[in-house]
Amino acid sequence: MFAINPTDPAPIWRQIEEGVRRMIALGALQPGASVPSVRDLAKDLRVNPNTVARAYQRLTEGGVLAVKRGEGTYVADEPALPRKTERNEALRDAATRYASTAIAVGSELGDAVDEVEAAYERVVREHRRKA
Amino acid sequence: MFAINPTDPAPIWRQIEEGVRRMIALGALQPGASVPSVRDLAKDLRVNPNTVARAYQRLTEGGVLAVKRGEGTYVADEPALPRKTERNEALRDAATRYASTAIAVGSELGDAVDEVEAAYERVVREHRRKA
DNA sequence: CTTACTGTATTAGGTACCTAGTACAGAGAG
DNA sequence: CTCTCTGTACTAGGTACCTAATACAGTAAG
Repeated sequence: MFAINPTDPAPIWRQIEEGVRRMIALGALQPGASVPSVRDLAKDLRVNPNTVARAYQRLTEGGVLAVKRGEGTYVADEPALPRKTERNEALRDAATRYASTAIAVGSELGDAVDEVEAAYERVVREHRRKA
Repeated sequence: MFAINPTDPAPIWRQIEEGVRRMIALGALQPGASVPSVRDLAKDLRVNPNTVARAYQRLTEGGVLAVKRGEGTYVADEPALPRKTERNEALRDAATRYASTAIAVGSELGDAVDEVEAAYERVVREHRRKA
Protein backbone atom coordinates (compact mmCIF):
# COMPACT_ATOMS: atom_id res chain seq x y z
CA MET A 1 0.00 0.00 0.00
CA PHE A 2 2.07 2.86 1.31
CA ALA A 3 4.48 3.56 4.12
CA ILE A 4 4.21 5.22 7.50
CA ASN A 5 6.79 7.88 8.21
CA PRO A 6 7.65 7.78 11.93
CA THR A 7 9.48 11.11 11.70
CA ASP A 8 6.39 12.83 10.32
CA PRO A 9 4.81 14.71 13.22
CA ALA A 10 1.37 14.00 11.79
CA PRO A 11 -0.59 11.30 13.64
CA ILE A 12 -0.42 7.85 12.10
CA TRP A 13 -4.16 7.64 11.56
CA ARG A 14 -3.94 10.81 9.47
CA GLN A 15 -1.09 9.39 7.40
CA ILE A 16 -3.20 6.31 6.73
CA GLU A 17 -6.22 8.40 5.84
CA GLU A 18 -4.17 10.47 3.42
CA GLY A 19 -2.51 7.40 1.99
CA VAL A 20 -5.82 5.83 1.08
CA ARG A 21 -6.99 9.09 -0.48
CA ARG A 22 -3.80 9.17 -2.57
CA MET A 23 -4.31 5.60 -3.76
CA ILE A 24 -7.84 6.44 -4.86
CA ALA A 25 -6.85 9.73 -6.48
CA LEU A 26 -4.17 7.95 -8.49
CA GLY A 27 -6.42 5.09 -9.51
CA ALA A 28 -4.47 2.49 -7.59
CA LEU A 29 -7.71 1.81 -5.76
CA GLN A 30 -10.74 1.74 -8.04
CA PRO A 31 -14.30 2.46 -6.87
CA GLY A 32 -15.81 -0.70 -5.50
CA ALA A 33 -12.44 -2.31 -4.84
CA SER A 34 -11.88 -3.84 -1.44
CA VAL A 35 -9.34 -2.39 0.92
CA PRO A 36 -7.34 -4.53 3.35
CA SER A 37 -8.99 -5.42 6.63
CA VAL A 38 -8.00 -3.32 9.60
CA ARG A 39 -6.01 -6.23 11.00
CA ASP A 40 -4.21 -6.97 7.75
CA LEU A 41 -3.26 -3.38 7.06
CA ALA A 42 -2.21 -2.95 10.68
CA LYS A 43 0.08 -5.95 10.38
CA ASP A 44 1.43 -4.66 7.06
CA LEU A 45 2.19 -1.20 8.43
CA ARG A 46 3.42 -2.53 11.79
CA VAL A 47 0.76 -0.50 13.50
CA ASN A 48 -2.04 -1.15 15.96
CA PRO A 49 -5.36 -2.25 14.45
CA ASN A 50 -7.17 0.46 16.39
CA THR A 51 -5.15 3.10 14.59
CA VAL A 52 -6.16 1.74 11.20
CA ALA A 53 -9.76 1.44 12.36
CA ARG A 54 -9.75 5.11 13.25
CA ALA A 55 -8.57 6.09 9.78
CA TYR A 56 -11.12 3.81 8.09
CA GLN A 57 -13.86 5.22 10.24
CA ARG A 58 -13.02 8.78 9.25
CA LEU A 59 -12.86 7.81 5.60
CA THR A 60 -16.23 6.12 5.88
CA GLU A 61 -17.77 9.16 7.49
CA GLY A 62 -16.27 11.23 4.68
CA GLY A 63 -17.91 9.05 2.06
CA VAL A 64 -14.63 7.72 0.70
CA LEU A 65 -15.04 4.16 1.92
CA ALA A 66 -18.13 2.03 2.40
CA VAL A 67 -18.38 -0.62 5.10
CA LYS A 68 -20.22 -3.89 4.76
CA ARG A 69 -20.31 -4.96 8.36
CA GLY A 70 -18.90 -8.40 8.91
CA GLU A 71 -17.75 -8.62 5.31
CA GLY A 72 -15.20 -5.93 4.68
CA THR A 73 -14.54 -2.37 3.63
CA TYR A 74 -14.66 -1.13 0.06
CA VAL A 75 -13.95 2.01 -1.86
CA ALA A 76 -17.22 3.89 -2.30
CA ASP A 77 -18.85 3.69 -5.73
CA GLU A 78 -18.39 7.41 -6.06
CA PRO A 79 -15.61 8.27 -3.63
CA ALA A 80 -16.23 11.76 -2.35
CA LEU A 81 -13.55 14.28 -3.14
CA PRO A 82 -13.04 17.18 -0.73
CA ARG A 83 -15.12 20.19 -1.73
CA LYS A 84 -13.34 22.72 -3.85
CA THR A 85 -13.11 25.12 -0.93
CA GLU A 86 -11.66 22.55 1.42
CA ARG A 87 -9.27 21.29 -1.20
CA ASN A 88 -7.93 24.75 -1.93
CA GLU A 89 -7.63 25.46 1.75
CA ALA A 90 -5.77 22.24 2.43
CA LEU A 91 -3.44 22.83 -0.50
CA ARG A 92 -2.78 26.38 0.59
CA ASP A 93 -1.95 25.34 4.12
CA ALA A 94 0.36 22.62 2.93
CA ALA A 95 2.06 25.00 0.51
CA THR A 96 2.60 27.52 3.27
CA ARG A 97 4.21 24.94 5.49
CA TYR A 98 6.43 23.77 2.67
CA ALA A 99 7.48 27.28 1.69
CA SER A 100 8.22 28.10 5.31
CA THR A 101 10.60 25.22 5.75
CA ALA A 102 12.17 25.84 2.36
CA ILE A 103 12.97 29.40 3.38
CA ALA A 104 14.13 28.30 6.82
CA VAL A 105 16.76 26.00 5.34
CA GLY A 106 17.88 28.74 2.94
CA SER A 107 16.46 27.44 -0.34
CA GLU A 108 15.54 29.62 -3.30
CA LEU A 109 12.09 29.47 -4.82
CA GLY A 110 13.42 27.73 -7.90
CA ASP A 111 14.95 24.92 -5.91
CA ALA A 112 11.79 24.54 -3.89
CA VAL A 113 9.70 24.22 -7.05
CA ASP A 114 12.11 21.74 -8.64
CA GLU A 115 11.96 19.60 -5.55
CA VAL A 116 8.16 19.61 -5.59
CA GLU A 117 8.04 18.50 -9.20
CA ALA A 118 10.47 15.69 -8.50
CA ALA A 119 8.57 14.63 -5.39
CA TYR A 120 5.23 14.67 -7.20
CA GLU A 121 6.47 12.43 -9.98
CA ARG A 122 8.15 10.16 -7.47
CA VAL A 123 4.98 9.69 -5.42
CA VAL A 124 2.89 9.06 -8.52
CA ARG A 125 5.35 6.51 -9.82
CA GLU A 126 5.51 4.79 -6.44
CA HIS A 127 1.76 4.27 -6.37
CA ARG A 128 1.41 3.26 -9.99
CA ARG A 129 3.99 0.58 -9.34
CA LYS A 130 1.77 -1.02 -6.73
CA ALA A 131 -1.53 -0.54 -8.52
CA MET B 1 7.90 38.10 14.76
CA PHE B 2 5.87 35.23 13.38
CA ALA B 3 2.81 33.21 14.25
CA ILE B 4 2.25 29.81 15.78
CA ASN B 5 -0.12 27.54 13.91
CA PRO B 6 -2.09 25.46 16.43
CA THR B 7 -3.37 23.17 13.68
CA ASP B 8 0.17 22.33 12.59
CA PRO B 9 0.98 18.91 14.07
CA ALA B 10 4.61 19.99 14.48
CA PRO B 11 5.60 20.78 18.08
CA ILE B 12 5.52 24.44 19.01
CA TRP B 13 9.20 24.57 19.86
CA ARG B 14 9.99 23.37 16.35
CA GLN B 15 7.75 26.02 14.82
CA ILE B 16 9.61 28.63 16.83
CA GLU B 17 12.98 27.23 15.84
CA GLU B 18 12.00 27.28 12.19
CA GLY B 19 10.52 30.74 12.48
CA VAL B 20 13.76 32.19 13.79
CA ARG B 21 15.70 30.47 11.03
CA ARG B 22 13.33 32.03 8.47
CA MET B 23 13.78 35.50 9.93
CA ILE B 24 17.53 35.14 9.69
CA ALA B 25 17.45 33.64 6.20
CA LEU B 26 15.34 36.55 4.99
CA GLY B 27 17.45 39.19 6.69
CA ALA B 28 14.72 40.25 9.07
CA LEU B 29 17.17 39.32 11.81
CA GLN B 30 20.72 40.48 11.12
CA PRO B 31 23.82 38.84 12.61
CA GLY B 32 24.46 40.36 16.01
CA ALA B 33 20.89 41.54 16.43
CA SER B 34 19.16 40.74 19.68
CA VAL B 35 16.21 38.39 19.75
CA PRO B 36 13.34 38.82 22.21
CA SER B 37 13.79 37.34 25.66
CA VAL B 38 12.19 33.98 26.27
CA ARG B 39 9.56 35.62 28.44
CA ASP B 40 8.77 38.38 25.95
CA LEU B 41 8.49 36.07 22.97
CA ALA B 42 6.45 33.63 25.03
CA LYS B 43 4.05 36.41 25.93
CA ASP B 44 3.90 37.55 22.32
CA LEU B 45 3.15 34.08 20.97
CA ARG B 46 0.81 33.21 23.86
CA VAL B 47 3.04 30.28 24.72
CA ASN B 48 4.85 28.99 27.77
CA PRO B 49 8.34 30.44 28.37
CA ASN B 50 9.76 26.95 28.70
CA THR B 51 8.70 26.17 25.16
CA VAL B 52 10.54 29.21 23.82
CA ALA B 53 13.55 28.36 25.95
CA ARG B 54 13.68 24.94 24.37
CA ALA B 55 13.74 26.42 20.87
CA TYR B 56 16.41 28.96 21.80
CA GLN B 57 18.52 26.25 23.35
CA ARG B 58 18.42 24.17 20.21
CA LEU B 59 19.26 27.17 18.07
CA THR B 60 22.17 27.97 20.35
CA GLU B 61 23.48 24.42 20.15
CA GLY B 62 23.15 24.69 16.38
CA GLY B 63 25.27 27.85 16.30
CA VAL B 64 22.44 30.05 15.09
CA LEU B 65 22.03 32.06 18.28
CA ALA B 66 24.57 33.15 20.88
CA VAL B 67 23.66 33.54 24.54
CA LYS B 68 25.15 36.15 26.85
CA ARG B 69 24.01 34.78 30.15
CA GLY B 70 22.11 37.30 32.23
CA GLU B 71 22.11 39.76 29.36
CA GLY B 72 20.19 38.29 26.49
CA THR B 73 20.30 36.21 23.33
CA TYR B 74 21.66 37.41 20.00
CA VAL B 75 21.91 36.18 16.46
CA ALA B 76 25.35 34.63 16.01
CA ASP B 77 27.91 36.73 14.11
CA GLU B 78 28.00 34.04 11.46
CA PRO B 79 24.72 32.19 11.87
CA ALA B 80 25.32 28.58 10.88
CA LEU B 81 23.29 27.36 7.94
CA PRO B 82 22.40 23.68 7.75
CA ARG B 83 24.98 21.69 5.79
CA LYS B 84 24.21 21.20 2.15
CA THR B 85 23.37 17.55 2.74
CA GLU B 86 21.02 18.26 5.60
CA ARG B 87 19.40 21.10 3.74
CA ASN B 88 18.71 19.00 0.68
CA GLU B 89 17.40 16.19 2.83
CA ALA B 90 15.09 18.49 4.75
CA LEU B 91 13.82 20.08 1.54
CA ARG B 92 13.26 16.70 -0.04
CA ASP B 93 11.30 15.42 2.92
CA ALA B 94 9.16 18.53 3.02
CA ALA B 95 8.54 18.34 -0.72
CA THR B 96 7.47 14.72 -0.41
CA ARG B 97 5.01 15.56 2.32
CA TYR B 98 3.62 18.43 0.30
CA ALA B 99 3.30 16.41 -2.89
CA SER B 100 1.59 13.63 -0.95
CA THR B 101 -1.12 15.86 0.42
CA ALA B 102 -1.52 17.62 -2.93
CA ILE B 103 -2.21 14.30 -4.59
CA ALA B 104 -4.45 13.18 -1.75
CA VAL B 105 -6.76 16.17 -2.22
CA GLY B 106 -6.79 15.63 -5.97
CA SER B 107 -4.60 18.50 -7.14
CA GLU B 108 -2.62 18.49 -10.36
CA LEU B 109 1.10 19.17 -10.36
CA GLY B 110 0.59 22.58 -11.95
CA ASP B 111 -1.77 23.71 -9.22
CA ALA B 112 0.60 22.43 -6.57
CA VAL B 113 3.48 24.38 -8.06
CA ASP B 114 1.41 27.55 -8.44
CA GLU B 115 0.42 27.33 -4.82
CA VAL B 116 4.02 26.94 -3.71
CA GLU B 117 5.09 30.02 -5.65
CA ALA B 118 2.28 32.04 -4.14
CA ALA B 119 3.04 30.79 -0.64
CA TYR B 120 6.75 31.49 -0.99
CA GLU B 121 6.18 35.09 -2.03
CA ARG B 122 3.60 35.51 0.70
CA VAL B 123 5.92 34.29 3.44
CA VAL B 124 8.77 36.47 2.18
CA ARG B 125 6.54 39.52 2.04
CA GLU B 126 5.19 38.82 5.51
CA HIS B 127 8.67 38.79 7.00
CA ARG B 128 9.98 41.75 5.09
CA ARG B 129 7.05 43.76 6.41
CA LYS B 130 8.16 43.15 9.96
CA ALA B 131 11.86 43.56 9.39
C1' DC C 1 -24.59 -25.68 13.61
C1' DT C 2 -19.13 -24.27 14.14
C1' DT C 3 -15.31 -21.75 12.48
C1' DA C 4 -13.17 -17.80 10.78
C1' DC C 5 -13.24 -13.74 9.16
C1' DT C 6 -15.13 -8.73 9.14
C1' DG C 7 -15.76 -3.82 11.72
C1' DT C 8 -16.59 -1.82 16.23
C1' DA C 9 -16.19 -0.73 21.20
C1' DT C 10 -14.02 -0.56 25.64
C1' DT C 11 -10.36 -0.30 29.07
C1' DA C 12 -5.71 0.34 30.54
C1' DG C 13 -0.91 1.80 30.07
C1' DG C 14 2.99 4.51 28.28
C1' DT C 15 5.16 8.44 25.92
C1' DA C 16 5.55 13.13 23.96
C1' DC C 17 4.23 17.55 24.36
C1' DC C 18 2.54 21.73 26.50
C1' DT C 19 1.41 24.22 30.63
C1' DA C 20 2.09 26.17 35.28
C1' DG C 21 4.75 27.38 39.02
C1' DT C 22 8.93 27.96 41.33
C1' DA C 23 13.81 28.56 41.97
C1' DC C 24 18.61 29.75 40.91
C1' DA C 25 22.77 32.16 38.89
C1' DG C 26 24.69 35.92 36.01
C1' DA C 27 24.62 40.91 34.38
C1' DG C 28 23.35 45.70 34.57
C1' DA C 29 21.01 50.00 36.61
C1' DG C 30 19.64 52.60 40.53
C1' DC D 1 24.09 47.01 48.31
C1' DT D 2 18.95 46.19 46.05
C1' DC D 3 16.07 45.72 42.04
C1' DT D 4 15.23 43.94 37.66
C1' DC D 5 16.21 41.85 33.85
C1' DT D 6 18.49 37.72 31.44
C1' DG D 7 18.76 32.26 30.54
C1' DT D 8 18.35 27.89 32.86
C1' DA D 9 16.48 24.01 35.66
C1' DC D 10 13.20 21.39 38.05
C1' DT D 11 8.64 19.39 39.43
C1' DA D 12 3.80 18.52 38.70
C1' DG D 13 -0.38 18.29 35.96
C1' DG D 14 -3.18 17.62 31.79
C1' DT D 15 -4.03 16.25 26.97
C1' DA D 16 -3.24 13.81 22.57
C1' DC D 17 -1.64 9.92 20.61
C1' DC D 18 -0.28 5.12 20.14
C1' DT D 19 -0.27 0.53 22.00
C1' DA D 20 -2.21 -3.67 24.02
C1' DA D 21 -5.76 -6.71 25.20
C1' DT D 22 -10.30 -8.06 25.22
C1' DA D 23 -15.06 -8.44 23.89
C1' DC D 24 -19.12 -8.17 20.88
C1' DA D 25 -22.05 -8.31 16.57
C1' DG D 26 -22.53 -9.35 11.69
C1' DT D 27 -21.28 -12.20 7.46
C1' DA D 28 -19.63 -16.22 4.94
C1' DA D 29 -17.82 -20.83 4.34
C1' DG D 30 -17.29 -25.44 6.04
